[in-house]
Amino acid sequence: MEKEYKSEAEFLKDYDSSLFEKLSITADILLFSVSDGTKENYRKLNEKYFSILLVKRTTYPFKDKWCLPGGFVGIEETIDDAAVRVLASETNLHNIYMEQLYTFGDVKRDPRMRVISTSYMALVDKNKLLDTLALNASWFNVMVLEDEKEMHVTLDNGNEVIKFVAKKTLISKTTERYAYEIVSNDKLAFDHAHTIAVGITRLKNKVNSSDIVFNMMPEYFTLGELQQVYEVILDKKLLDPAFRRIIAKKTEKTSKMKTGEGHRPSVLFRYKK
Amino acid sequence: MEKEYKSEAEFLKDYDSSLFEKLSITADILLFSVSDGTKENYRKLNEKYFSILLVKRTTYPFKDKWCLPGGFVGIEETIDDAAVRVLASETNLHNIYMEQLYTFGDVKRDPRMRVISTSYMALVDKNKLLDTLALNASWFNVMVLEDEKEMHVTLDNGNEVIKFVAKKTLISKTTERYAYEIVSNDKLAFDHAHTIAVGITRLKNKVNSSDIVFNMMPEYFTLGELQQVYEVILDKKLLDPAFRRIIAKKTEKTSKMKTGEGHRPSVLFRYKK
DNA sequence: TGAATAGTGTCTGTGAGACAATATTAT
DNA sequence: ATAATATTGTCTCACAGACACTATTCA
Repeated sequence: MEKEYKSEAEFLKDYDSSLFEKLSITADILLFSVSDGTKENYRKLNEKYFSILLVKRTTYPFKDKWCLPGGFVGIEETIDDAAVRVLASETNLHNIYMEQLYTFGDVKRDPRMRVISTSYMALVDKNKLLDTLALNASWFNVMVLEDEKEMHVTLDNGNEVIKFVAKKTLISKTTERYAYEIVSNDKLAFDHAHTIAVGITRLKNKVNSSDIVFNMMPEYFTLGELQQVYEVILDKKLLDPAFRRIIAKKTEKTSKMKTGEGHRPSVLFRYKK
Repeated sequence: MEKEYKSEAEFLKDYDSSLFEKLSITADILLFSVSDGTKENYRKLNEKYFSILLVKRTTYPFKDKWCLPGGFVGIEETIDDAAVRVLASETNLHNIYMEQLYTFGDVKRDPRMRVISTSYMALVDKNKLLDTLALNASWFNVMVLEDEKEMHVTLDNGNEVIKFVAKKTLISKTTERYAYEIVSNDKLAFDHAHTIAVGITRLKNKVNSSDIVFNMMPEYFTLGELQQVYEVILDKKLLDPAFRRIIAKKTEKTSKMKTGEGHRPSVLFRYKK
């Protein structure tokens, strides 16, 4: 029979917190950015690539596989704080834009024990963190081929190529939401291929409905560069006049120019508001 | 010095899972629906209210306060499964539309011990579950007054009125995202006022960009009824012709009519695709 | 008959897609 | 001069907001 408590203080004093079997939680970070590729010739713009930061595991489980930067959440630490801590330890940067992505709670995610993972999506201007990268961390260019049924992702850091395929299943008729099932993956640890698929989808969806992209831009940029970033994330060409009309509300012209590019110089813009 | 392992199997055998202090996680459900109010006179339509299901706590902590239906996630149970289980135990219904909302991970959410909460947003046609409600559970009509700085929420189940105020702070310039800080609340347990604020915001944002609303509708409905649901969630009047144009793509006319309403009868529609 | 909702027609302004045209630089 | 990007102009089409109008029922 249950004891009757007269007050919350009295109840808490007696409370046995071992009643439920406990588990661990990690904060995992999808750090996205845009990398410069090569210049084909002196006239052309730099090619750009959508890219993500991965870390090579040096210990079991999944030794030598790649995974998202992440770490366990301390018992006296907020999940958000853990995410900030992990990100700072990989990049040596604070004040990076970050938002919670999703919490993955499958039972066998981690072979060691029950671990929940709360993932965060972070965006950064890659030029801000040259030379500050942690050991074992590496930027991978992201290429996505997607149709109604499958999403093919190729990650390439110049040395190593990681490919995985996510099968898409419509979860809900009413909202256009897909569940991703990883059907092929041999180089990514845990369920991180899945996490990456969810993150890429989320980012694509938010690009047009928010100003999120500016987190990946330097303070001054040309509209051409900005357009490249949109194109590389959305994986499609945009029409110049339309892009400029839409983006005009969010940017402001500065008096600076970018010259020396083998073609007409371009006004540098800045994020507005 | 760390021991060298030759294989993953060997590593796992030795792994001491008590290295990190563990914690508990709950799945909490925001179950939204639309309730019929009273008819002013025989000619008028039923008034409708946006509503949410709350449960009165019978034990400490927060005894006699209201909270979201929720429960601890079992060590061998997916978070999603726990959410489905909790929802079924409150409503006796399966196959309710549900999506993960957010994971709240503040350290002092629960005075007993460290508990993470993953919240889910669920939508249901309330008429499907008359008389199947669990004890202590009650539907509250939701009224929201919101401006740039604050969100005032009033919940009313006919007997009891719960009010809270959430102060909004812009988290990120680039995306229009707000953090909510609860500045007044005396009848809701845990951080559930906060969760409700986040859930209402999410629902409002998704109403126009998805077909989510149809999860709250019966199979057959008039366009007037559907419009009422949109209006009550968005908390604003919509223009009939515009609404009908937009909704036309998502609905299909049936041969059934709704009559006996003291005014012109209306064709019953159905969700399409 | 009248109050109420159901349902349609149409004007207008906004804004995106499409394409054409002009401008400017480094080599 | 030329290749490349920068930048602007403008036509069209889709579509949401606004308002007016007609249709139909039950007490």
